[in-house]
This record gives sequence, structure tokens and C-alpha cells, in this order.
Amino acid sequence: MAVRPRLTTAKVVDAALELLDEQGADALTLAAVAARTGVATPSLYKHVASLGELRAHVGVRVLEDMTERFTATVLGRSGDEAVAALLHAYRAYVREHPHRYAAAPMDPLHDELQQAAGQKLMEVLFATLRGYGLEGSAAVHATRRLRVIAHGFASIESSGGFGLPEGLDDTYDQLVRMFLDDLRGKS
Amino acid sequence: MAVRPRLTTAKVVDAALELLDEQGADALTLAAVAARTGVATPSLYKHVASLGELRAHVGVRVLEDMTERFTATVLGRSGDEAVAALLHAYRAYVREHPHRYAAAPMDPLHDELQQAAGQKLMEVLFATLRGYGLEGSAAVHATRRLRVIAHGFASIESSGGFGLPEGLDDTYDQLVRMFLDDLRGKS
DNA sequence: TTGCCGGGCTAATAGCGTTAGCTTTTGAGC
DNA sequence: GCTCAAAAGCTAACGCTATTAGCCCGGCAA
Repeated sequence: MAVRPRLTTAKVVDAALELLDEQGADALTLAAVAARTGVATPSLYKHVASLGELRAHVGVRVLEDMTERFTATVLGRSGDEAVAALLHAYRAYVREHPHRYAAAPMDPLHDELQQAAGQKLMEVLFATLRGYGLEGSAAVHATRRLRVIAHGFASIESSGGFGLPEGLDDTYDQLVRMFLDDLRGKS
Repeated sequence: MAVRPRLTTAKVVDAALELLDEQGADALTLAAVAARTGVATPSLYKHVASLGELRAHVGVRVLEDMTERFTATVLGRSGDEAVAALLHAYRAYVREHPHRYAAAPMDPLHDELQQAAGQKLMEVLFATLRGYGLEGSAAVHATRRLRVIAHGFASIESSGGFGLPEGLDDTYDQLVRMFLDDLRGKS
């Protein structure tokens, strides 16, 4: 019979991501990944140290995915236009892949495996705020405010926390404008 | 021998909250709750329908707890002072009880059991914005922006997502000021 | 006193992550 | 092309989880 191609860590993570997208975080189980990759559950341990490590790998993929999207969005833009585009791209990503976003680590810098991917994503956010003349800690604070708005809104929206979805676009536009006004207002 | 007092749903939830505070969400297991209440695991089902329902009850408690704290904070204040106090109380609560906050439902209005508690908490936020002359949907948007800032910052901070904790107070102050400026800026 | 029923119990099941140990397959060196 | 070691699969098993079924005791009502 046809020999199936050997399994790799990357393929395991692929399967995990599919499962995550389709059925949510609770469905991301080693048994399910094994079934999808056509292998017995314990065999996965040849490619992944534990469920926790698999989750960490998934987190890295999500961070990379976001970095790619946001980089493409911001490229060729600057100033208010870039910031607004970034914020809208952030929200759009979470709407398209809610489970994926929920699986993204909030503190990637504290994990050996995720540190590099986290750093790159942060750099995109940081770079988008270039051109506002922010120096030193002011740039750090501004990046944090950006994250607070993007993550705050997206996480509440994606969990249905806003009650009725009515007027959510307006709410987000107001947040974007608030942030831009704030950026311009303080040196 | 001394008859131990009978178990009630409230006591089960009490034990669950203790466990949550002390050891985090993953430690909130029926076995652990049973051990703490001095009962066999299946006996819990006489007071709680499932682990999911227990979690929902815990969520209600957290919402009520927050409502109480925030109400006390806002009472006797108004305008910018009230809003700033509320935002700082929000952050303080999450810092004091990170696991508890993480167990709070983000969409309480969509759950029969949690709806009332969620409504009350929202009313406190809503009422705090009284006096800014916001009418109709403008008040809704403003409340949403408030939530985005409070939840966004608190959830990132409590999961260590800001990297170094340096200057976090300043970042938060800037967010508070940004929100207040925004409130005053638009009618 | 009788009987009911609420709230405890034990036993059992299915599913999970994980480990141990065996077998098969693969690929590199002679 | 053969050999042999390492990589990668497998089955069996363990302990933990939530959950269900069924029994039993003790208090309260008729």
C-alpha cells in the first residue's frame, strides 16, 4: 500500500490550527490531532513534548500570522492612515479567526519558544507609530495604548461581550479617532 | 459524632472561589472542590448540575463582587473624578484578584444565570458616565469605550503581557486622560 | 409509626494526557 | 546492496478528569 509521508512537527501544528479554527480551543486535544494526522495519540510525542508545547507552537504560528497581515497592511502607509489601517486590520483578523486569536499568547516575551515571534509583532506596532516624534518611553506608552485599544475591543467583541452588535463599527471608529487625537495632542 | 452542617450550593461556590483565588482556573476542579467541602465528588451534583454550571455561578459571584466595589468607589463622586476613580478601581480589582477576574464571563448578558449580575455591573459603568450629556447611542458608545480601556489594560497587565512592568502606572494614567479628553471633546 | 425523599455514598464508564516498552521503518556507511 | 542504528510508529497501561447509576441512611410529614 501507499506509504504515507512521515509526520513532522510542522504538520502536527498545521492539524492543530485547523482543529482550532474549526472547533475552538476545547477541541484542540492530542487525540483529535492524532486522528486528523492519521496516527495514534502517543506517536505525537515524537514530534511534540506535550500538549502545552503544542499550544505554544500554535501560539507562535498565530503571532507570525498576525505579523504578516499587519505588515502587509501598514506597508506603504504612514501617520494616521497607517495607524487607522493597523487598528482595523487587527479587528478584522480577530473577527476572521476568533479562536486563533484567543490562542495567541498575551505574554510571548516570557516564553522561550514564542519570544522571537512576539518581538517581531511588537516591532510592527512600534514602527507604525514612527513619525509622531515619540521619544523613549513616550513611544512605549503609545504602543501600549494602541495594544490596549486593539486587544480590548477585539477580545470583547469576539466573545460577544458587547451585547447587541449594533453600531460596533461606530464604536470602533470612535476609539480609533480617540487614539489618533491623543497621539497628536501630546508631543 | 458531631453532624457536619449540610452542604449548600452557596458553600460549593464559596469553596470554588477560594480554590480559584489560591491556585488559578486550572485548579478549579470538581475533585478539588469536593475535597475542600469534605464530600465525595459525585455528591456535588446534588448542588450543582455540572462543572460548567459551577463556573457560571462563580462568574456571577465575581460580577457581583466587582459591582459592589465599583459602586462604593463611584458613590459620592461625579464627572471626571468619578470616571477616573472607576477606572483605577477596575485595575486595582484585577490586580488583587487576577484569577477571579479571568473567571468573569465576558458576555454575561447571553447567559440566563449571569444576566442579572451582568446588567447591574453595566449599569454602574453607565451611570458613572451620567453628567456628560450623552444621549442615546452616544452613551452606549462611551460605555463601550470605557470597557475597552479598562478590560484591555487590565487583561494585558494581569497576564504579564506588557513585558517589563516599568511605567505601567504612567501608561494607565495616559489612558484615563485620553478617555476623559475624549469624553469632553465630543458632545 | 410509616413512608418519602433529599443528600450523602460507592462503583463504574468514557475520555483525557502521559509514560514505558516493543516493533517497524528509514536512511547512512561500509 | 547489506548492515545496523536511530527515528518513528505502535499497544498497553496509569492516573486523573467529569459524569451517571444505583444504593442507603436520616429527618420530616402524615
